[in-house]
Amino acid sequence: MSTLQEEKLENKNIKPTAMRLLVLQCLMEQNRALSLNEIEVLFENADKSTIFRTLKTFQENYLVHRINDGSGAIKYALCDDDCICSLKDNHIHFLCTKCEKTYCLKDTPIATPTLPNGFKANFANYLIEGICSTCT
Amino acid sequence: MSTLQEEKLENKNIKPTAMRLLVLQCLMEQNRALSLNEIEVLFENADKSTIFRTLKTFQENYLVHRINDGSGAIKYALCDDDCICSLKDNHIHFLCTKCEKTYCLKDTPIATPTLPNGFKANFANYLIEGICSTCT
DNA sequence: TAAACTTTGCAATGGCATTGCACTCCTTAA
DNA sequence: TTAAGGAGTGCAATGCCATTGCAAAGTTTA
Repeated sequence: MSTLQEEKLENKNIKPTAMRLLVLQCLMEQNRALSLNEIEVLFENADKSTIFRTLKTFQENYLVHRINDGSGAIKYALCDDDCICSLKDNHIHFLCTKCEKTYCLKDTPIATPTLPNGFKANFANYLIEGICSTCT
Repeated sequence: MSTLQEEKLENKNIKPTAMRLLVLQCLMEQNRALSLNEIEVLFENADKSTIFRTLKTFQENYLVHRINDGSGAIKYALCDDDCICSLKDNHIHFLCTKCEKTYCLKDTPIATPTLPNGFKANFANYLIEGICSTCT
């Protein structure tokens, strides 16, 4: 009998350690993008570098993606199950300037524009800043 | 008789000092977004904090905008003459992962998507990574 | 010309990401 | 069952970049 978290890790070929299960659970519960710092304070007694390496492992196995929201700290958010972090998996992120929380807007796909001649896109990062629905 | 650089500074109500004229000229010549470091190495003998404050002054007066291209360093690019850095002035930026240069695609406007209910956009940062026309 | 203000340069400081190293834990093979 | 090897973790740096305090130099103004 395995938990949902264990399944998710095994699906991405990540060995489920205690730390990894906790970090994954944390990301699942929060349902938004979290910085290393935000995760660290949620577990009083875990080491930052361990969490960092946990997230790195997650990222390398397409379990989370990194988001640069201009806040100074990189944020991490869960990928969809079938995500391989390719251009078509990219989606808009929303940073609320009031509560400072960052959300994945997975249902709001990025319209990829026509680029000037000779430019080829491999990755897109579309960030919108504003006020989120709970802060309105 | 004033130079083009002096005019630009005066139009934005920035007092034209020697340093400011040089930094502005540098940005005009390069025609792309430059980091503090990139600017610093172009002037062997200028202090980084002075350039930093120069760029800060430029930004506060809508002469340049800051771009977070995920490279770790903030980049600065010239605004259009009538820019007030509002949502409608935002445009796509392109980071070439080969030459590491960042360009403003001013002719490629950002399509602002419909956001979920209750979300309000104030600012957009749309970054595309890929290969630029000179690196193809 | 002196006072007030602005700009500049130097030398910190601080935040965050990242890494080296040693210790612990877990797995595996004899 | 135990020893060896590898993976994961914690602690303590390190490094990079943005930012600021302070004093000197330059500029403006009364």
